[in-house]
Amino acid sequence: MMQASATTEQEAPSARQQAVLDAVLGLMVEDGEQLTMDAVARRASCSKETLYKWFGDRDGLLTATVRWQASRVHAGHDAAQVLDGATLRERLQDFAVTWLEVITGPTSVALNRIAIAHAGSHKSNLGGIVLANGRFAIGERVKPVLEAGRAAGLLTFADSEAAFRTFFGLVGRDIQIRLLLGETLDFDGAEIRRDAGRAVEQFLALYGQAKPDPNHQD
Amino acid sequence: MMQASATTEQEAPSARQQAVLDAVLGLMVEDGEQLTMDAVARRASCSKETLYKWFGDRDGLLTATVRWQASRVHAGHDAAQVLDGATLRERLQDFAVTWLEVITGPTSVALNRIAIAHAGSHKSNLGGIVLANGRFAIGERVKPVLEAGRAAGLLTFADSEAAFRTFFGLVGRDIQIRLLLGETLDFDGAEIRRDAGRAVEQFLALYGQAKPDPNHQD
DNA sequence: GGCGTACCGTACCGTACGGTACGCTCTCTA
DNA sequence: TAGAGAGCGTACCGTACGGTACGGTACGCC
Repeated sequence: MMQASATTEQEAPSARQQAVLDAVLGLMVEDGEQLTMDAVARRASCSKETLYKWFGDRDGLLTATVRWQASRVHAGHDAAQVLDGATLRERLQDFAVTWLEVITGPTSVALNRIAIAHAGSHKSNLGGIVLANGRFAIGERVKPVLEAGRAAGLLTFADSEAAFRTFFGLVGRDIQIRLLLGETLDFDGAEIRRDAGRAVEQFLALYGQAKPDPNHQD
Repeated sequence: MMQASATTEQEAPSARQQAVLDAVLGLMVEDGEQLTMDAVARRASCSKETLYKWFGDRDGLLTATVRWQASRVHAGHDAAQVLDGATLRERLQDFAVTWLEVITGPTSVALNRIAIAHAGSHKSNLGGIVLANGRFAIGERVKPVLEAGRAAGLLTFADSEAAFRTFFGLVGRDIQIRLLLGETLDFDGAEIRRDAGRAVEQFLALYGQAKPDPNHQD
């Protein structure tokens, strides 16, 4: 039988399966509604039976889709150990820009909507997957940079998790929730860069050594 | 005929109607799923026919429920014109605590989930209502305080909207998205107060004048 | 060629749920 | 005390959708 290969196992989906998952993403983004098995089969030019053979059930298909999208996001990585102030600022700026680009993208909005709706009360938490590959993944990438900044005497904080969460808040502010709730704010690259720059400066003002900043308990 | 009274009109729902809407909220919170018209009727001990007569259709019922919940949140208001540093800090702390209590509450989580799912692609945007009564309502309440703080020489900023958004980000950070995606973080009052205090101090560090109150650590 | 496998397309089934119809009871008013 | 109306409970209808079955086609292998 050997079904549900892309769900139970972590094996990468085949090229054909990837095409199916891309069809799902396409439907999520542009349609938003009628994300139905029939619609997926039609869009991907495959039979529903194949869908069920490959992904088990609708939930499995959704889960595989979320994983598939997540697997693309992990790109660009880190190798700088020695940090000076300019490099630190630049690294943080990069993270902020990347993050803003992700959360303002239509795919992220659609996927988060699905996952949140799902989280209401269901099996197989898509929410956990989205969280693991979004918020937590970027946290794990930012925190080493923060710690390197601390090691270089550029930043001061006790808890890198807490510092990261502040960074996260300064970058994202109300943007994600507004988008999820249906507001149409459109950002061009320039605005994102400006926003990211503001967040980085604010973060450095709070945690940087340059300023006297005795008040953050956590 | 004269149906859909609680939907098309802004009239407050009758006591019986309020009970129905509370039943909807109850279902949303504890069940999360099977928010079906039958379930509502059963829970509220009313007939489906009455539901349709009062609220038009399922969407109308949801809209009325969101409005009903929103109508309760607006409480406590503002009258202090003359601000000193301690009062400003206290007001901001109050806002932060209130906001954190709201967004961590199960009702808010459930309601936002519904609204976000709805925002995917639908008529009658619940998202807009939630946004108007959540994020924007608190913005309209905080901004005058910020402006009073600026008038009193306690804060420096050009754009009160931008300042508020930073405050919003510092308070909420990643909490709302994590809750919406199904993570179970539980906050007690103490933790919320501590969190709110941290956010306020950070905000004042960013926007406060160089010499704030000497006695800030309460 | 014959056979198995993989897959497409489509018809089909069962059920959940939005929405409607109808009978019954209770209350209010004349 | 009779009639009207509001509203409860329940049976019912139509449809959308998750999931299954099955025939048909292409392709590899013996």
